[in-house]
Amino acid sequence: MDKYSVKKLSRLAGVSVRTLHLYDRMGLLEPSVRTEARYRLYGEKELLRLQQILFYRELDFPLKDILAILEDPAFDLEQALEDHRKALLAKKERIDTLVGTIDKTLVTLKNKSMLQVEDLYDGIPNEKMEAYRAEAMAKWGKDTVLSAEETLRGFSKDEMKVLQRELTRINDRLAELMGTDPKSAPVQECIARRFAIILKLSGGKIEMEKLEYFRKLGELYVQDNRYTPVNGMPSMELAQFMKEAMDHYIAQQSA
Amino acid sequence: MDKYSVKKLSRLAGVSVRTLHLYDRMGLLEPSVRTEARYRLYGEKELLRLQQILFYRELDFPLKDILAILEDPAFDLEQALEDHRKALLAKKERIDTLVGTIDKTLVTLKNKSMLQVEDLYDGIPNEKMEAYRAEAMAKWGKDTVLSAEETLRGFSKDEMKVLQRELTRINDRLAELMGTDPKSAPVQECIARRFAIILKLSGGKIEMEKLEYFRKLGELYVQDNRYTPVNGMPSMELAQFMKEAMDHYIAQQSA
DNA sequence: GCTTGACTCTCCCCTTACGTCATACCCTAT
DNA sequence: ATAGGGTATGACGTAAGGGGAGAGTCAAGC
Repeated sequence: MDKYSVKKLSRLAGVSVRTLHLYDRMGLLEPSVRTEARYRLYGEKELLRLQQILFYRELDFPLKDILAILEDPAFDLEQALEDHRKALLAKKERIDTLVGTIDKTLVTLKNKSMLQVEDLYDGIPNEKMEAYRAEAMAKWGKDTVLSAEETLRGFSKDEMKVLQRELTRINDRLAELMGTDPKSAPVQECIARRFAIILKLSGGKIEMEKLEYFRKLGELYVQDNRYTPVNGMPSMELAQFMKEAMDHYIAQQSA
Repeated sequence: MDKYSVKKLSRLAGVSVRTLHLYDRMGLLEPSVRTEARYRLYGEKELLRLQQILFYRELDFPLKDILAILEDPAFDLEQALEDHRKALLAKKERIDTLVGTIDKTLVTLKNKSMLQVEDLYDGIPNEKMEAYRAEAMAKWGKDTVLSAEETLRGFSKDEMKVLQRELTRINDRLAELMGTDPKSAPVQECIARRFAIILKLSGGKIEMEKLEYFRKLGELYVQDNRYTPVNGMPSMELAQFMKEAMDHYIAQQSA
């Protein structure tokens, strides 16, 4: 009649002593004997039962169910196993979906990865960019520049390209319309769309410092020959035209 | 500026109010405003953030990681997603293993489902069986019978059949060998194999009461014409021959 | 002005299957 | 007798909330 102490049994079965305590307390595996000092002693029968417990535990059965299986001989083990199997398959399917979603997200992330600071100044020579950032910070405050950059960084590369292209198209159109009435409907439409984009770019609310920053950033692009109006009009005149149109737009809106 | 109360936001996003409380307390999603009465009010920005949270939650990210992702813009999201993907695949593989084990168990269970008391007496008329059980209990004690039955029940139907067939084959062989020297090698081999099976049937150690029980159970089978030696030899003579052979075997073993 | 019903707040305990820590006993060998 | 290791018990922590108590708040209808 060899009896196992908690530690011996725990080593034998590869579980912790604390686990045996737990199984005892919940009636899943009670020691065959308690010594005078309340030490737990387990026999062969308990070792066998523990093996069964661990088998079902390996299958991810909750301990409560294991107790029911072992305790109630009338328990429908077959049904339980089939239920469990179904649950596991459902879990597996869910994981498949999750992995699919992650894959899609990863693809999206790789194609249109979030903008880094360098991307914001993409196409502008590095030394010019650094100088401009320093100048902008001195002019409008470090916070303004950082906040504006952060907002811009919130867009994906693709979105950014779309927005920039849209802005370019509007500017082109405005350049075409230059010389006509700045208050006319076509011009005002362009201005409205331009404001909408800028509103988006600046993160919900238009702050004048940020606007200045964006304008200056655009100017840098122009200086770098990244933007040239279709008809080669100098940007100063275009800016003047736009200013008049915008003034009217703002007056109309606040009315 | 529309603000959402906890309930409104919870309905909008399909989470519980309690969850919003939790997310607030752990800094995952804080309301934009608290009223004088400490009511939580959420704005559009919070709604968007909640959407992001739920996206990652759907992917089974722990909330702590979600907090890190949303809070730290330098967080390597791509790496995190790939790690997570790997973890999910590992989980999936584990589930595959589990389902495989369950399938095997189910097959085993269906083919060789555990023996019930009736199965032990399979083929013996019911009334005879009941009478025999009562008699056996009176003769060798209730505990002996129950313990023997329990041991037998530990075998699957298939195992049981195999063991019974093996025993029958051995008995047949012994019947063939009857009249030869009980101490000869062929007979002793049969006896050894017979002991091995009985040892297995009796659960590791041979107790005389149990042996008696098994012998009597076998007799019942014979009486029920379930076992007839190939040459139609009466069982009494066979038993005598076996006894001699066994006596020699035991003497040899203990020497 | 008052009540009523719907909301909301915070605090606390409950869940699973343990792990960890603290404190107090126990046992055996030297 | 004491040192070391073994043991028992209780309390607390985990992740992501669920459930409920007790108290406060808000808007509508009378």
